[in-house]
Amino acid sequence: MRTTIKDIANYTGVSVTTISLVLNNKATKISQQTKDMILKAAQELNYRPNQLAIGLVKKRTETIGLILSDVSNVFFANLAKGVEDECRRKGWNVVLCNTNDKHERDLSYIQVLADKGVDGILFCMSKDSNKKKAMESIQLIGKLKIPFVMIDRFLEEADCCSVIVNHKQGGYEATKHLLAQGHRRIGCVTGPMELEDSKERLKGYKKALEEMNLSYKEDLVYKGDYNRESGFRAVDHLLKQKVTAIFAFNDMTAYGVYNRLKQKGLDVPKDLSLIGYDDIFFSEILDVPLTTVRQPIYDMGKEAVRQLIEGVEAGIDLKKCITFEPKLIVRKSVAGVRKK
Amino acid sequence: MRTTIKDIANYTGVSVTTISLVLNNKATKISQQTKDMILKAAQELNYRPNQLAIGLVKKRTETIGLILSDVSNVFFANLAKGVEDECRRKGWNVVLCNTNDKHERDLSYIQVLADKGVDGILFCMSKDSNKKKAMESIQLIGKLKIPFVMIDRFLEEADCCSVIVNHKQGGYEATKHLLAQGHRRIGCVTGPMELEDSKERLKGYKKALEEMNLSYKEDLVYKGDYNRESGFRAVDHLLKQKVTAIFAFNDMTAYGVYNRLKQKGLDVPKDLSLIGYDDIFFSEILDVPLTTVRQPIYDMGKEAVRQLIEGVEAGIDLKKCITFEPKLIVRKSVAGVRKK
DNA sequence: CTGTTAGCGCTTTCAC
DNA sequence: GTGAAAGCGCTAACAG
Repeated sequence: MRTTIKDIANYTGVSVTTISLVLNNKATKISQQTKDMILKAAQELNYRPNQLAIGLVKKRTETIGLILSDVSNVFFANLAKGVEDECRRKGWNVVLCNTNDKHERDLSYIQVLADKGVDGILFCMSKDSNKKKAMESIQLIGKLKIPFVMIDRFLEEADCCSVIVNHKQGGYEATKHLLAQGHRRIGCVTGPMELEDSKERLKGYKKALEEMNLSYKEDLVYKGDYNRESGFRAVDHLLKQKVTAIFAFNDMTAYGVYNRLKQKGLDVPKDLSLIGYDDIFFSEILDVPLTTVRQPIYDMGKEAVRQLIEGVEAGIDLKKCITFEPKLIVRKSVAGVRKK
Repeated sequence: MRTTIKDIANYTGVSVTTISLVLNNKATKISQQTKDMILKAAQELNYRPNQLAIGLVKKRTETIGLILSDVSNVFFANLAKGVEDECRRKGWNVVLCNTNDKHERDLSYIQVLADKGVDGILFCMSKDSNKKKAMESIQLIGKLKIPFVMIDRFLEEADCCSVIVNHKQGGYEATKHLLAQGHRRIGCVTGPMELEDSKERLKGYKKALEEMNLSYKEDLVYKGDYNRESGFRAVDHLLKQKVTAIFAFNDMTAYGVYNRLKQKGLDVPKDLSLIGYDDIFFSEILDVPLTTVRQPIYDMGKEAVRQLIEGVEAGIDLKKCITFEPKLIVRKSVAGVRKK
């Protein structure tokens, strides 16, 4: 059996209170002698407090839940790393929850985490969440009174703390970069349009076009889902529209585009320019290193944890919205438009 | 406040005992009427048992700890996914622990997980663990009496349940494939040689050479560390040794090799054949899809969870060693040896 | 300075 | 059929 505080009490002949006090540094008026004795005994007996018991009485577990769609997705894996790294620094732990982008799983994990007494939730909403579903999740967390911060995917109406990227700016910069290279027919492969971030990227795309007095054409916009396959599928459609460049709303989609183009014997960037979004690890080491918009997802994970813990410790729910600026990373997948 | 069992007691006028009994399906002799009433009340009051309290009395949390080096590494991300998926299926949770391959973190996480009352640990030892350190970890878990299963990285002496890949076979098949293509000077870039798995892959390499009556040459073996950089560094050395093919002990290293070769203007597989190990997601979508040895890491994660939970439920520590067979995945990075 | 006591939310033994 | 009571390991008022 593990040593308990009682064991120390028996061993030292002092009461559990005194022990608890000493071990928690709340021993303002305990004699140094007793303190030393207790500390020594605790060492000798190899005492470690039972965190379940502590959690039960203190209503604090120093544990957070991380809800995301899929850790095996590099982007989220980096998020998870940032989150866990920061938690470790603070002595906290993280319970990992994959929803596979299913909204009901968002809900059920929120409940389970509440049952386990987590102190907070880092919530990266599932992809299939429309506004109504998203609000449902938010309200559940609210009802459960668990501090939370939304990360990456957010919702205007939620009125909560969120850590996000200025996606409009990202979409804008990507498009502007393409425009600057002379491209005028720029296709895009979006993510799910229910998602705020996908909408924002599209807004940025439109804004860049407007600035150049170019009209926005529905036909150049292929509705994808952030998966590689959707990039793959988008190519045939966009090629028919005679685009000279494609802006994929995430890197994974860009890979799909790239693979399909290659399959069709088309070269990037000679025949077609390609730009991604996210800057996941592999984008750099590809044969044609991908020009992309970097989301500092690892740092965002860290920041989200900081906000969350700060909120928990202060006992208030912050409503800050921390916005990270995306960064255009120019590599080799974009070239000037071909002369006809 | 959350509804407690007491609230239901007040609400229904029945004792907490009865409620607990009913809610846990242990109500063999409670009248159907009372049962229904309690169940209904629980529903109405939105009752959910406090898992901390349950954990405290039952000494069961239905939570496991997953210790690995780095979730942002695709290989481990897949492991984590398999683990979490299987846990979810069983209604369990997983606490994620990244050690960054630091042995002291293995130790500290083991302690922390014990403090939190996890029911078991999935342990993927850190890279810097030599035999002594590894045993230290194992012994700590043992002392804490936590059921555990080692995954991917293992230790002969540990005498515990482990889920691993037959790495000798993997190394053998990779090498044999290269030999079959006519290669005779095959370089390898190993992982850390303290690791059992790296040793095994090398054994497989040797075995394949022996079968062809080829002598094993130290000079063709570059000691890497499973990182991309080590593949990068290995190239210059191995090229001097006039190898015609390189067997990288993991895909990440293979990418490094590939990148460096490209930098030097060498083509894979025309100038040099390359084979990896792991078959992580990206290997397939590279420009030159990587021939590699697949480790079914996702499935291994699932299996490890099954073993672990089985052990926990049965209350015994299984000492089974589940071995998965690796599979050679032939793609485009290996070609016949060039005629001089 | 230190100990007694109650209580966190639940399970479980035993008595009625 | 149901309830009282003890206890899991700990904290925190409150006494003394």
